[in-house]
Amino acid sequence: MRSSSSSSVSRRPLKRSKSNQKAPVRKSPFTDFESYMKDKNRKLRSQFEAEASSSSLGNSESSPVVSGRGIFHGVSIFVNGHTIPSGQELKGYMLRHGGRFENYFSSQRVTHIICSNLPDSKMRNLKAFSRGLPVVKPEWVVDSVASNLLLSSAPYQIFGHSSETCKQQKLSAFFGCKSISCFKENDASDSNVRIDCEGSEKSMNSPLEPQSKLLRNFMGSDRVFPIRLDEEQKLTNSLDKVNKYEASDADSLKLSIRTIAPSDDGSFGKPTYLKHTANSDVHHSTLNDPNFVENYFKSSRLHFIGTWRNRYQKRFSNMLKGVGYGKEFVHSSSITKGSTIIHIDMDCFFVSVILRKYPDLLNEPVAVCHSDNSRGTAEISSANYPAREYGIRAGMFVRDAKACCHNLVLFPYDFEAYEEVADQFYSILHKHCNKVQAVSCDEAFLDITEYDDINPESFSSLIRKEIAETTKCTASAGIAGNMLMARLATKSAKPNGQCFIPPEKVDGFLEELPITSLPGIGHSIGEKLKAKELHTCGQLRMVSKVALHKDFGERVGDMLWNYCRGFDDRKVEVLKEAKSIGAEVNWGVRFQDIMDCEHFLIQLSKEVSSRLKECGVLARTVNLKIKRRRKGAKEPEKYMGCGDCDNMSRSITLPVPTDDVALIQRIVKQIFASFHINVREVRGVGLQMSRLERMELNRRVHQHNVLESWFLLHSKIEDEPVRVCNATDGAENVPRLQRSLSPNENSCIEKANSLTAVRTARCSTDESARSALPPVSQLDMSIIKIFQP
DNA sequence: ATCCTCCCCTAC
DNA sequence: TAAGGTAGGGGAGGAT
Ligand SMILES: Nc1ccn([C@H]2C[C@H](O)[C@@H](COP(=O)(O)OP(=O)(O)OP(=O)(O)O)O2)c(=O)n1
Ligand SMILES: [Mg+2]
Ligand SMILES: [Mg+2]
Repeated sequence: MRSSSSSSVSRRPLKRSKSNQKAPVRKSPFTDFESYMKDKNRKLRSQFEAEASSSSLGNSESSPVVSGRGIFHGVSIFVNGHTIPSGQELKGYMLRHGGRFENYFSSQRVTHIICSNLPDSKMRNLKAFSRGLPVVKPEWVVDSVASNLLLSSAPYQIFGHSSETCKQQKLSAFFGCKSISCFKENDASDSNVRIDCEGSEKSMNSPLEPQSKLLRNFMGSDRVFPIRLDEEQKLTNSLDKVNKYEASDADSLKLSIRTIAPSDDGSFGKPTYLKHTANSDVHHSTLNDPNFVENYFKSSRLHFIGTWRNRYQKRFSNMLKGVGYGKEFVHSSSITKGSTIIHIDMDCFFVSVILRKYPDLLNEPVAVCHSDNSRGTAEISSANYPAREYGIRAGMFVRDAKACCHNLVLFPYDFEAYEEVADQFYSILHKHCNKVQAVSCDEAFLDITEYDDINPESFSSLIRKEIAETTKCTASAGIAGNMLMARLATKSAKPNGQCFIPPEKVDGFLEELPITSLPGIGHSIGEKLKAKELHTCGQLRMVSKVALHKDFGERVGDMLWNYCRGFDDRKVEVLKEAKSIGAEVNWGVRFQDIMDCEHFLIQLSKEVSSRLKECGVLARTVNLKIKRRRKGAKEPEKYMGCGDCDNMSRSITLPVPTDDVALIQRIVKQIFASFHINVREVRGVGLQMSRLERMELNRRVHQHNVLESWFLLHSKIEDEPVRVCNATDGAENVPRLQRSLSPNENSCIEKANSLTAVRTARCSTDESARSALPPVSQLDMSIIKIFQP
């Protein structure tokens, strides 16, 4: 029985040593994902390149007879963004006619960049990264194929080697083209665009030019070799500010939403460039924005989804007032035939919301992210199903996503719209069902066990229909006997479908299902199972519960054992009150001096304090977490990211709960000081409050009194207790005096009752960091200072 | 046993 | 440019 505890004892140090040897401190999950993706992209590229080179070999190198060569011999194109015809078609043309097609932009290999017209802002961006290569309209390829001749690219050139005049002329040519083609604004349907563009192509050539200048520039050769910029120019170009997508007109959507894929030669990711970034970091780091926390959160998708539940709780509080879903009463039907649970989830939520405005793109690969630039370290938030066929997933870097699919269409966020749709979504759910458990802004469980007379599938269908009509976004649903199976059913039904798994189908459904598809099984547990040659739920069923307990602990072991059999006894429940409230920022955090840092800590304290107040709760425990650049870690690959860090955290438990900014600030400042770290190394800061207590009406007065008592006490430390706890309505809720360190270590502030500030500290896994912590006695004395105004 | 803290893990 | 947040579950191990 206690074998589990003995095994865990032996595993603990093992875990440490493992993380110590492979990387001194555990890596952030996204760090793993980065390298995973990098590897994947490398493979992808070599595969594509093999394909391209074998084709061109067959057509050219192996048959040196000129006539035998394809017309595109020596030409290697890179397609930037969406084109008509598509990148795939262009690739086909190139390969069939002796040319090459590059999946990645490289000025070494590419001779021509193919793209449709871009708005001026994107044009500048593209120009900066084209390395002087000619940027040519796709019609050049098409027309060359049609005439079976490599036409001069000059008339098709948007720019390249270029002078401003060239670019301007081309741009005006483009606008002329658009007015000629006269398709209705916002109409981005492929057929229309294709027809219009092709039809207008001939007329385009003439307005195109006073061709003399172009011809002078480009007539010499169709094969335009890259012009190498010197390092300084590169730097300048890369620092070029580029307008965001939002700035562009809606009617130039298809053109504006794409920009060039990043170079794969790494020249822009090099620390050389990043090092003298005194002014590159400046704009979006804590260095120059005194209101960084607030601004950052305004734009953070993870902040949006992380804080959504609070907003939901507020907005739907009347629906959630009930003390829960009366689990005391077990409905008769759940006894006879078990529960019926529906899980419902919006399809590629963020993408669906934006595509309401652009229905023509529904079948194209689309993703949502912050604007897209050469570095490509913005993250994909959501990808639609066509995009997923290319392997694109939420959380990927944009550049990796584009490496999977260079025709990927990117849209910016629209948080207000998500909020609106989520409201509509939940209004509908609550209207149809009185047992709704919110999972996230786009996902919920319904318990319809007691709706005996309703067919679950019709019911689900009805709700989905109403959601689709109201929100213009589709949702998928899963129906089953418990939450687990309902959720798995949803996954299998996506997109825009529903799936019912009756009890007798459960075993079959799970037999071949990868264990990692089970909710709650992520990367870490998945890897452990993989190491044991366990991949499917069917295989997992062969493992005894005892063994699972031994390896994963009691609860996780049970979960594995139950889930792989399709067992799940969780109940659909209302959202309960939060147990902790916090805020953290691990992006853009760069401090020059302690003033920067303290200013930031104050901002964060304000944020947390106001969240506590908003929730009407007070907290007793303050925990500060710092990410510190790991020794030897380079500037992170992700722009303004935290990179490879050691975590340090330290918590203090107050004698009384608080939401007071000034108090929180003082505590935070003290804790931070106790870390004794160089503020320039700080890459992330988190502040979370726990041991929450509901704020009652006279609570604040009470709190004040307690603090005053505390101050009094403080002057005569070992004195007899002031029974403050007795005075509190929640005295019995005050947990027992906690001391996580040896008694004498914090005795200096110890009281006879619970009025004790307790401090605990930890620096995860890193030995040197741990030793950097000050002696406990020192910190404890500092706690006293906290209470001195 | 039970509770507590300090994490890690997971999901959106 | 870019915005790597938030909160709950739960394991380990110590205190009571
Ligand atoms: N790593 C992630 C995961 C999700 N989200 C956001 C974007 C998603 O649209 C939304 C909902 O998450 P889902 O897991 O439900 O994903 P989608 O709705 O996008 O796709 P699916 O059709 O699989 O539900 O949360 C995000 O920003 N980053
Ligand atoms: Mg979804
Ligand atoms: Mg979801």
